[in-house]
Amino acid sequence: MKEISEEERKWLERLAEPVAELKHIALDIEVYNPKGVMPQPENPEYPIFIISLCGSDGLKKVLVYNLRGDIKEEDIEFDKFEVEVFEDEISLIRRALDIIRDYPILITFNGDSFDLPYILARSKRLGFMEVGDYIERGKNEFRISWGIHIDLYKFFKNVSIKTYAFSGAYDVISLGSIARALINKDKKELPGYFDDLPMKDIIEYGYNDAEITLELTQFNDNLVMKLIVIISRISNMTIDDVTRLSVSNWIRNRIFYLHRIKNYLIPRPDEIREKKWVRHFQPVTKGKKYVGALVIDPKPGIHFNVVVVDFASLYPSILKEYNISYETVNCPHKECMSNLVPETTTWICSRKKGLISEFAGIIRDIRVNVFKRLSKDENIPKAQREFYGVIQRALKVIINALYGVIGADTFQFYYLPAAEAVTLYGRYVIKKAIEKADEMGLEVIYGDTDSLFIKNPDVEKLDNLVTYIKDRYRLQLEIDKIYKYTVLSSRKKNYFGITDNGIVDIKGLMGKKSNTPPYIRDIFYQILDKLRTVEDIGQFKVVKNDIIKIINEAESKLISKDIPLEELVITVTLSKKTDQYTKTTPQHVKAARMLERALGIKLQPGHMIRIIKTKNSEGVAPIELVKSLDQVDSKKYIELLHSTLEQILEVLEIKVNRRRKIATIDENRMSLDKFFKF
DNA sequence: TATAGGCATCCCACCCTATAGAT
DNA sequence: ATCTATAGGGTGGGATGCCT
Repeated sequence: MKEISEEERKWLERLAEPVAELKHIALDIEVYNPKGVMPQPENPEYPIFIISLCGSDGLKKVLVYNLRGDIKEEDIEFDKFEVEVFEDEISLIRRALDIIRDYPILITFNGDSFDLPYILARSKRLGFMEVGDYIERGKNEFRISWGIHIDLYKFFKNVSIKTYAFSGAYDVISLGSIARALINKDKKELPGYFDDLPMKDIIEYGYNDAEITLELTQFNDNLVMKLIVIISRISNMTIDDVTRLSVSNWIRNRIFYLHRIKNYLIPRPDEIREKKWVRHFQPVTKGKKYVGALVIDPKPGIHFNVVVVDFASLYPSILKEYNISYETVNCPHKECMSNLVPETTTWICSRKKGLISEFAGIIRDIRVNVFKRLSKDENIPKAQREFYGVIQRALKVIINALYGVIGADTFQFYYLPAAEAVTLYGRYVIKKAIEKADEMGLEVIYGDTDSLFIKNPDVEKLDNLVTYIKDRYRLQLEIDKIYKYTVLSSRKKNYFGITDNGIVDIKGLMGKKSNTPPYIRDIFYQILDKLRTVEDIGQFKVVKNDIIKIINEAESKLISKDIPLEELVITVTLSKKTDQYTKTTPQHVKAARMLERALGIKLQPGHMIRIIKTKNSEGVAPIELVKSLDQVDSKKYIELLHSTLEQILEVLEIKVNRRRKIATIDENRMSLDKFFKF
């Protein structure tokens, strides 16, 4: 391993310091609201009647205010937890606050927007003013006076945490969905409103929420708590802030710190903006700020024995190797002005190492060379290994975001020429790699950003290419995977392949997308399953017939509507409130508005709308309002089936004739001959 | 109080033109 | 012969979900 500096070593040791077991308690409240009315902290007119508490030390308690006066002995007998009953609301709240005061960390799910503000506001309304000694209103959060309040909702909502720490395992940010994804537990749902339910059920429900909330911090040997502490060490931020702010804030804070230890002045954003500010190329996508990655036109066809090589951490490596940082790109030194980024007038400092560049290098090195290695070292006890794994993941979150934040105009050290320099170097090296491959007689059939698909390569030539790139550009090419065969169409970011170990790898195809109806997705996977077995070109002929049979049956079923409604549902995310769609009204928004009218509710952003294509004037309806299969528009589903399958079948020379019109389905039952040309 | 850009797809919203029917 | 309503084609771009 390369020598590391004293500074790096100190940081490394600090990161690896064991995380203390932090005593914490989860809290969840229930407010006795009438049917259909959401309790609002701004107007706390309804009483708090249940406070559930679950502590890391084993405390399990539900405090209940007997507001209906109907609690009987058997209502409060539970094996799992203890119940305390109170005859007035203030006593209930006071008791809860006294208990949680013994814990330095309070855990909630939505505590910033509901539980804590409601307790605060309700107590004040009741005249229990001492509550102010416990709960304090912050700018965008609610704090506890004696310790730390973590709102897990905000933490799990963080995009970096969601995508990089948990690989996007959950999509909806709710206690139920996250619990199912991460701890494989189902949140209990109440079968009705509080008014109609026995107290015993409500109490159990309340406890369940607090228990799940606590477990979200404890699974995998306190993974979440450790992750929070590690990110706090990387970013030099308090736990309160780490759990509420995004990755750009974590990085910003770390970079502040790097300035301080080097005695550098921290520039204001407008000072960076006064530097030379040139954009050299139009972005490919309209509305973007600068040009991004290069995607190679795929060579359509079936390709056997394809080796995929990619640049290891391309953008972080470029940041490090090419000294890119907000202050080194277009630096003030005259002598650096000849050190140009290819095809631009942007120059890069050759006198001083850039802060961000150095940061990228340190993180990349200690992640790969230290923590990743330690996390796989069999000689280290398992628990310790897993801890190193957590550190490695936290570093990955940071390194993955580093290039992105430089190109984000909300970031304190945003500098467009620096971001553009990264992507331009990326485009440059991948082009050079392809040129070299061509020269060596290696056939590149596709590539995206940092990868090259090389058909049937000679091993020695491949080695030479890797060496060439390493020597010439200081970047590491490595083999990512090998496809027994891969099927490319003319579409970029759309292909599938069967790896050498028999895994079907699907990228970007419609059949895989979450907004494809389950029925069509299933047909799609059935076809891919047939293709999985293919070893050579001759076997395609055999499976082709099976595939045609599958499609034929699927069409028949769609026409005769012999499919459960659930299988035809198209799930789409509502990303804004329904009245905020002003330019167009997409189908799912039409359906969402219908649902809002029918149920008298307001749907919130993030809600998954489940639509069915129907024969009404709108052409769509939410599944909740579709009474019978007769309303289903079979024609639309057949069109959808065809366009989904076309992506894989056109290359296999099974042509789906999409333009064909189907006037009336009954009389015009399509035969295969009409649909496929061989 | 959003880390980046590139790409495929569906379909809405709008413009234009061909056509049938009205004047 | 000219005008008008309407259907259908063409197109640009909004929205979503994906890839790296």
